[in-house]
Amino acid sequence: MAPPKVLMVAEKPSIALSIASVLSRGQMSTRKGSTEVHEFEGIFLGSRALFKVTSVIGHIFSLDFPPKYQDWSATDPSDLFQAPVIKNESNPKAHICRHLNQEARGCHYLVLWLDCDREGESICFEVIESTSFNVNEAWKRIFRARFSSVTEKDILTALDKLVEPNRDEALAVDARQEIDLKVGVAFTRFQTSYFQGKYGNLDARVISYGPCQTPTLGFCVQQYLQINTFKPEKFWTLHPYIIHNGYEIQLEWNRGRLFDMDIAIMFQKIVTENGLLEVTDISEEQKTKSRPVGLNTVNLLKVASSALGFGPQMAMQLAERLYTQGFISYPRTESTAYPPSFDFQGALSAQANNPIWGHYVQALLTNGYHKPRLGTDVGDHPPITPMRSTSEDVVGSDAWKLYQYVCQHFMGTVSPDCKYTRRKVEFSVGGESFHCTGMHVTVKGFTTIMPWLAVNDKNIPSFAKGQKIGVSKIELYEGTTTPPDYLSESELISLMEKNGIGTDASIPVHINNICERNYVQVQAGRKLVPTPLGVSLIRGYQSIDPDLCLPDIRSFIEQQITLIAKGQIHHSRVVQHVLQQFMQKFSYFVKKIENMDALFEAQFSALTDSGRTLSKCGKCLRYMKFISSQPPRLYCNTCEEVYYLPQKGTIKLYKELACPLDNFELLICSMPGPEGKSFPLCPYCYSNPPFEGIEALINTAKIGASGKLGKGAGMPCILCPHPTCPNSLVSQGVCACPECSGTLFLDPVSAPNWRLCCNMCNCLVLLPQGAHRISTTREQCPDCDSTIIEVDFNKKTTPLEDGATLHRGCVLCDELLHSLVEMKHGKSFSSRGRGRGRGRGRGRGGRGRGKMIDPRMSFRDF
DNA sequence: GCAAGGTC
Repeated sequence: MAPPKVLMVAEKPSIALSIASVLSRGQMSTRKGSTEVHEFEGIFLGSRALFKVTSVIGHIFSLDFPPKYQDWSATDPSDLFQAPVIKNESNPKAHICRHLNQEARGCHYLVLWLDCDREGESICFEVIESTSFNVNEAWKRIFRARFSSVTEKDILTALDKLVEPNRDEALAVDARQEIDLKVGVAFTRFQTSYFQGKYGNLDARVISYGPCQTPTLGFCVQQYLQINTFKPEKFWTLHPYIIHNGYEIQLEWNRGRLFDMDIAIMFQKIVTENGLLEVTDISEEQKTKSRPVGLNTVNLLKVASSALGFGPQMAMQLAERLYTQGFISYPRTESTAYPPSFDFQGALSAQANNPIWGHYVQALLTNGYHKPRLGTDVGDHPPITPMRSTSEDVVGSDAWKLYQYVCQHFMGTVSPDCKYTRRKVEFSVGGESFHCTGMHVTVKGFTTIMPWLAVNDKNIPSFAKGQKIGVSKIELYEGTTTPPDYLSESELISLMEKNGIGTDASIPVHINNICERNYVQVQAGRKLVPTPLGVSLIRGYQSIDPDLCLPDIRSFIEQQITLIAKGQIHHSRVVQHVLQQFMQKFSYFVKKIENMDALFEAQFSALTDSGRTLSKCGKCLRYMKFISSQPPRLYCNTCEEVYYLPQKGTIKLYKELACPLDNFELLICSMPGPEGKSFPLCPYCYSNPPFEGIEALINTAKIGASGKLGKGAGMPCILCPHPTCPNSLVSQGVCACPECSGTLFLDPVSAPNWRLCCNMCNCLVLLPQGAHRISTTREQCPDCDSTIIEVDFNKKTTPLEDGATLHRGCVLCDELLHSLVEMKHGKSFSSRGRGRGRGRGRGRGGRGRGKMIDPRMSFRDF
């Protein structure tokens, strides 16, 4: 009988490789797939077996709402709390689900080697779901391997002590996903819709809310508010000076600062009149500054931000690259304790030839490196350490700075502590006490390799107890208290970690989010300064329901789902309970949104005050204002109407032409870049398409940035089936797009670099360059049905005989024209071999596009 | 267009 087959699945390819290498003792064959599959023979449950080890790439699925709930305008955000949720593949292109299903076929056992945390437990069940292993009948054939490090010892022990996957932990993750999704999306949609387009200078593509990102912003704004409400105060302190053994020393007053000048002056008098300081005490203390513990992600991010000037997102990208190139160990870890089996000798030896710190490493190796401090082991991955040696030339200067720090930190952890003696001398005069301190470093220890942490020597002369020394001068120092500074990124990371907001992998994402959404800006020294939008949001939550932006909101969710993980309360009860609470908060928030709006009103200008006049409204025939901040729109002050425009591209008036349907003046939108197309649009039709059935067409076109008919995406003239308007698809369409199901239209403002553009995709066709004029006609090519175009060539460059300049023909079938056109994107541009689908240019109203445009064209609203 | 969590 053939030996049974065992499928093993890890969380990422690198772990699959490590597990396979250990279990096969390096004797395996590897083949490619969605992720690599390592195969070998071995012993499983006491008998011979065939092993296959592969991996997922993080979560396989992510939670979302069904399509019905995706339309913002058709869904009331408060309905989202009770809405069903579906699981979609997180990365459909990777085909992980299909991969696992295929690999599991014919396998008798499934062993889950996912990371040993809650998320890993959740992915276990995603893997089971992807394979054809049926939980009910195959339960005895599904195992969980629990390992605390990817070492030979741990892997072998785990295989020896297989357990069952923990469904409660996975259910806790499911709960968190559903709560985060529903709460985040409901609040985000509501406040975005409420504020979008309401104010002229408010850049508000999305005004997001999330149980992690919002408290993160809260920290930044809290600091801002402290700075803003800070009242500086004057203070006074005494600085007596003495001259002793040739040193001039300034003494510190034990009272520190006084906030009353008269009292300070009184003390100054006492000291001056007395004039003689007596040494009352001399103490000497041996102090230790400890070497660091192993480096984890959060600490790497903090140093990267505060010392190297890299933001967390950037730091993680650099670290990721160093990791995949094999220069450092896995960069996402919470642990600061090295596993007992860690090979310090090997890791140090790899650095022994480094030109900068090689000699330091050699000294450590010959004199014996120090045992690292304990640190904490969370059971995820070992601390971040250098693996292979590299140089600046190989990895580039930024990655090199990060690598250098990883090396210095690692060497620091196995170096001696820094030791110094601190001598403190106490003085007394007229009942007032002063002191001075001296420092002397006895062992530099790890500060040799991490010099920025060094203790500075400070010499003071020797004194004898009871000695009396005259005050050489006394200064009454007047100072002013200063406000705290803006939060540094590194301080924010500490606050997030302390309050359990985000994880090592997601902290950079949250910080990036609040920057990208324009809630905070990173300024010099990587200080986070909230924007007016960020401040208004947080102050708004504070005025309505402070819970919404407090860090406790995260810990509350975590604490609730932990009840599921411990098996104490049923998953659905917790989800229902938590959602119920958020639903109440949501409806209260909606009810009180005007409190937040009042803050916005004070911060942002009304639509009437902003924008420049651009084009005439078709209803009142007065000029409307163009507001260029996101989302771009026109505002008619008379009708008090807002008309949304494409989110990308520059908007200009189009020759003062007007739409024949509604009289609104036409605009021309030009996409950025030399290959960006230009197309006309009517501001009214754009958001209110006049013909039924056009939405389906617009949804497939890539004209609007979002691809959906909502704000910023709509119907430009080149999708309009109007039969006689000179700007419609019917008039300007030339022939079918060779790349997609769209139609090539004549770009009306492309002269003298005339071209055809597709109304759906980015396909471009260059027409005869330098022509005086190119226009469409009302004629069709008898062979292919394309629109005949008329070209008025330049006299000097005309290709026509006898200097003629006017030529009519089909761009596909006319030999001369076809020889002069050039495809800019796509494969071929010819009339042969593609048969149907050609020549839907013009003149046939709904034909060609017939399935989408109802030929009975109802002229809605007119 | 929306959350947070994995990983690349």
